[in-house]
Amino acid sequence: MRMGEGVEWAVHCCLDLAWVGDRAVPAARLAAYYDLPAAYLNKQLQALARAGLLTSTPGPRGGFRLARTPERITLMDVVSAIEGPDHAFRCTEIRRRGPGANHADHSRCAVDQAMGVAELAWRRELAAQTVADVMATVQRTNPDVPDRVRRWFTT
Amino acid sequence: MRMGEGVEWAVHCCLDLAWVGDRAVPAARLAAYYDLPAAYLNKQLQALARAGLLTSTPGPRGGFRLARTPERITLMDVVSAIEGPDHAFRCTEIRRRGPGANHADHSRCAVDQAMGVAELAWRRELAAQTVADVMATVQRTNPDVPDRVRRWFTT
DNA sequence: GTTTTAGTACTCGGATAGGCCGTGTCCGAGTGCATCTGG
DNA sequence: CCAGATGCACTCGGACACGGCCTATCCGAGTACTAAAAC
Repeated sequence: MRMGEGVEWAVHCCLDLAWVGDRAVPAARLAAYYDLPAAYLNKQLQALARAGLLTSTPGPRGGFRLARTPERITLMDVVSAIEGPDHAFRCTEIRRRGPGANHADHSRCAVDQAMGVAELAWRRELAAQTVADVMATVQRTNPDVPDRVRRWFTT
Repeated sequence: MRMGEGVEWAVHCCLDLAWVGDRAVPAARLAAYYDLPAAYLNKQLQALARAGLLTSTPGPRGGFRLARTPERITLMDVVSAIEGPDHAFRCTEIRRRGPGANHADHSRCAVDQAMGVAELAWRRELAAQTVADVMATVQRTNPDVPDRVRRWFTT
């Protein structure tokens, strides 16, 4: 049960893009800010763009920017865009295999159901928190961060 | 974000061991019931034994049995035993790297905090469901399963 | 001075290798049972 | 017939390969800007 680190990168980049505003920021610049491999970060941002969270513009003065306001981007959107839409627990229906299989039974696997309940709670909590919420948390503990970020990216 | 399939195997095996009762069941027999690789399933059951969920007895008439009653084994216990105690989202503190790093800031990463809230909800739901609960669900939809399992494993 | 045009530098985007963890397999240590042997 | 010893079959337990996905990288297509040149 391990989440790719691209999720962390993506959320931080969304925060920065929100603070910068409507100005496009290249992937290379975001990578430089966090000292990350530029090409790979670009890959993650592409995933966000495919999911409709970011808009990408090529050429000089191009880059990425938020496709919607931070209030309308949830952490669930980001996680789903990077990690894919699949559930963490994938029921392979082992109860249908081997001598104990009951092919007449078409009910849902109880184990899958129980795991699904837990995973649904996880997704619900992710969907309840928006990028704007995280921005507010950062600004509450570090009020100078937004301006620092904006200045660094706009120079 | 992908959970190892060993978790599914482990939960199903816990159900079967609970239905069988206090009789020890070898890993090979459990593997045969679901048509799974025996040695690998043994590995997973070893993990459950290390976590204190099962007791293992070697030699003839040996095997695995539940170390506690099904009411006192939660799905969180099983998942934690198989997948390990680590959190799915591991904050690597990229905000401390690169030119934007603020080394004077010792506050907690807001992204990690937000992800932690969601993951905590997931763990809470897993801890709220016991093996006995899943057993009850199965018996509700398929009342004949417990006896079928008991008979197959005790013959 | 204005317009056209060619060049150039910069950006994303997808196609291409490397490394680590989950998956699968194997053999050895230990235990309990059954059998055999001696009294 | 009974007690002890012996061999054996069975089980877990940890050590050893294989493959797929995450990580990382490179190069090409497309675009906007710049600058020069022609009118």
